[in-house]
Amino acid sequence: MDEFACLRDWDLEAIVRGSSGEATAMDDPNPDFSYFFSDQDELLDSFPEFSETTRVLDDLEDLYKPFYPVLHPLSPHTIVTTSLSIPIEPQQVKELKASEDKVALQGLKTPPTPKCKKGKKNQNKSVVKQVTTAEGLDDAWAWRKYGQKPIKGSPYPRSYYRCSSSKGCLARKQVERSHLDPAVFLVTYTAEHSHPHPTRRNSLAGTTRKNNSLIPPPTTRNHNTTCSSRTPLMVQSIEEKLVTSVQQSMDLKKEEDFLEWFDDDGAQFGDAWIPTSDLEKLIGLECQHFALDGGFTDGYAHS
DNA sequence: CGGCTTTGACCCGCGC
DNA sequence: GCGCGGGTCAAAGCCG
Repeated sequence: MDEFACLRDWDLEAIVRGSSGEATAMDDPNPDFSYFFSDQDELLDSFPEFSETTRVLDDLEDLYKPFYPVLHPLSPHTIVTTSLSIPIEPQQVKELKASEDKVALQGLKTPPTPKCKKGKKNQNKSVVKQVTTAEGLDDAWAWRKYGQKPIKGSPYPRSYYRCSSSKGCLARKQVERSHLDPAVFLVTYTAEHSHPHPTRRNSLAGTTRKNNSLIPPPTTRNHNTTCSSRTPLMVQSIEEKLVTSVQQSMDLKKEEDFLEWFDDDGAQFGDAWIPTSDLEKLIGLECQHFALDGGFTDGYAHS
């Protein structure tokens, strides 16, 4: 397989799991990430007009068109799509409307359903999020994969995740790559978390694996690991070097080094160009540690 | 050793 | 009733 194909077939999991475990620009205490919502209610509050919509998934494309994609002001390389909430099953619409208040009330106190094995009926309310970047897939929750299925009509499988932050949490997440635009990922959240949103540092504890990604490879039953590594070794090496340099500069409190690295698009490091979105992720992590150690306090690392 | 991913099997809802 | 498609389970194996 050629390298381009390999890159396109990035292991989606590596992106999201990796990013969910790493600090990103979203660590900014005043994040400006329109696609980032700590919970479903925020989403619904933000787009109340869609919480009542009776459209179905087939209309998803039309629904999204007026909203996507939106360039994120922070990074010219970060394409952000507006989050929407829609009911998933048309036949569930009436059900949903009738039960909406009940669902909202249940929220945190919904007891774990008795072993109701196949839970199609368990899907109360779903929130569909369309993202195009690892940051967009990063929601800071710790997710554990429990299944993956090929989806008819799509070359890409759908991965199923449940929240692993807390035992008994009913939150579910589905991640699939859009067959219309492989650069776009559809993330569907089902049910609500029964516990507080974890801090970034807490979420780090839950993600110990290196190759844990939320992005499934294209559906080929026997296509196992030929191209599962999401990041070429060369780039990983550069990232490591960059982080090392950042750490060294932090040790020396050389703010000018940071300023030199950034421009609006990214930074040249060695032979490689690191886009701003990646810099934010890499350096954001280090700056978080640095801030905790009493380093720079002007917060420019998130600039 | 605990937590994770992988993956075949199973179950359920739905359309015909 | 039957077949299909999607969602979940759970055993096996991997990894830190």
